[in-house]
Amino acid sequence: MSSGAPATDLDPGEAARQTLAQRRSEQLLSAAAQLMERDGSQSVSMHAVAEEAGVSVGLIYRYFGGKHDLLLAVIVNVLDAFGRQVPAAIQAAGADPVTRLAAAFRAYCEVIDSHRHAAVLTHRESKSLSDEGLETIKRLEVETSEPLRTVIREGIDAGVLTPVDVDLVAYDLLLLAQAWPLKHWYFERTLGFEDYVRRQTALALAALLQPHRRRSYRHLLEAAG
Amino acid sequence: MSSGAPATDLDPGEAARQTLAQRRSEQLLSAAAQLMERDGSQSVSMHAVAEEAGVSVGLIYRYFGGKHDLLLAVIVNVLDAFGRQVPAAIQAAGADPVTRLAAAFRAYCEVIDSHRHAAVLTHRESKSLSDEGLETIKRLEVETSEPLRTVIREGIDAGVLTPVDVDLVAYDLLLLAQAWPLKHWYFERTLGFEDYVRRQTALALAALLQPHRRRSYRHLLEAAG
DNA sequence: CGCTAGGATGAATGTCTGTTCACTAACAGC
DNA sequence: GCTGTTAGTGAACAGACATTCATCCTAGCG
Repeated sequence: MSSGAPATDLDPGEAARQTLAQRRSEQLLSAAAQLMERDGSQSVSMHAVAEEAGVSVGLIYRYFGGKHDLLLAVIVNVLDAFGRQVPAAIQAAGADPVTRLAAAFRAYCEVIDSHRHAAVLTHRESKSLSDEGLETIKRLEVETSEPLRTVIREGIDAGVLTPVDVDLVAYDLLLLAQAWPLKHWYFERTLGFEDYVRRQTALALAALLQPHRRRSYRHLLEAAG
Repeated sequence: MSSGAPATDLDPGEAARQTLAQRRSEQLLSAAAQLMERDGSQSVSMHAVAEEAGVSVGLIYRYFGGKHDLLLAVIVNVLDAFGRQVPAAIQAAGADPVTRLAAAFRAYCEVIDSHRHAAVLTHRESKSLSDEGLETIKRLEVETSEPLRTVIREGIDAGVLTPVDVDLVAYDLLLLAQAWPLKHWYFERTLGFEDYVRRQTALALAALLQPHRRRSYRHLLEAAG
């Protein structure tokens, strides 16, 4: 988010102030996120955030306009992580469309796992957000789901995947990724992150792969632990 | 929920009181649900519920212990609907395991569609519920997902479905059903209830059906509108 | 008609929470 | 050291909210 290289060097004072501001922002964002994860997003009060971050209430208002701004920033933070990590993972996966798809799904799951409070994403309540904030989130979510849609489209064009409804499949995959932190609602049995990703990938590919290409991806389809 | 036939006839006064209590409960529950659907579950205040129901605030406390009790009752109400409607739909679908599975999924979607409000609430409010309330919900949810698991198991035993992880597949299907009210976050394009159910069913069956049985269920697999 | 029990009311109460602001602390440049 | 600017504090305020309770109906009964 460093807003481009400045034409002239910043004087040290200005630089110091900027890094301080950034440190504070991150500190507050992280405190809010931690609180959301621990006690549920309901009970994130400004006092609680301040205490968690070890600062005073008033300070939050120096860095964020208010509670809405703070919550919006937390969400945008997560969505930014998608925008950075998912394309990188796809790139690193090579040229094969199916491998790229699997890598993309895994990347989504990983981001969500490292931001478990992303349960908020499912819980976007229009009431607690401003209209612009809502629009921002909506736009960012569509943006961050674009890589997934592209990869699926690639697979269909290459004749490896059956010609499914791209939007719907992308929607479903995102849903399964976001549902990883909720699993303990239905499973008593322990299901680790690795198993979860592998099995969901196998299920998804079973639905998407052209029948005559299934043999080539047997290693992805056989996920039974 | 009529608690069994009484050994002796109730005197009219007692009966009238009971129906009044029941009417009031339903009236308040319905008011709360309607409010949640209209303005989001955030803004369900006791005053708002009272106004919506056309009664005074104090009256709510005659029928429910407090706000938590009321919300819990709303959730339990929805879960009860699952417990009633899903098994009925499966029963009505006949003997074929795949048809039964499709009917079960559709029934889940239908219940969620007619109770859009509380679907999300369940997981969202989890931190603000009492421990017993949480346990109740958790138990009810596992219970209401049991028919789905049974149907999937039937299909596997009959050799029509591939031997997948039953719990995981049931989890995924429930998720897709619950995600129906959230769809407009990702789709600009309008996707009606019928199309949603048909396409999701087709995707799921593509993942689950044994390859050599796919021909028999072509009508369910071809869902392109 | 009067009496009573339980249904129903809604102003009052206390708590919680977002926000403000008068104030202090640290620190830069002179 | 003085001074002005910025970071930081936290008590105080205001609004919203769940909950209570003294009070008012009203239906049933003798």
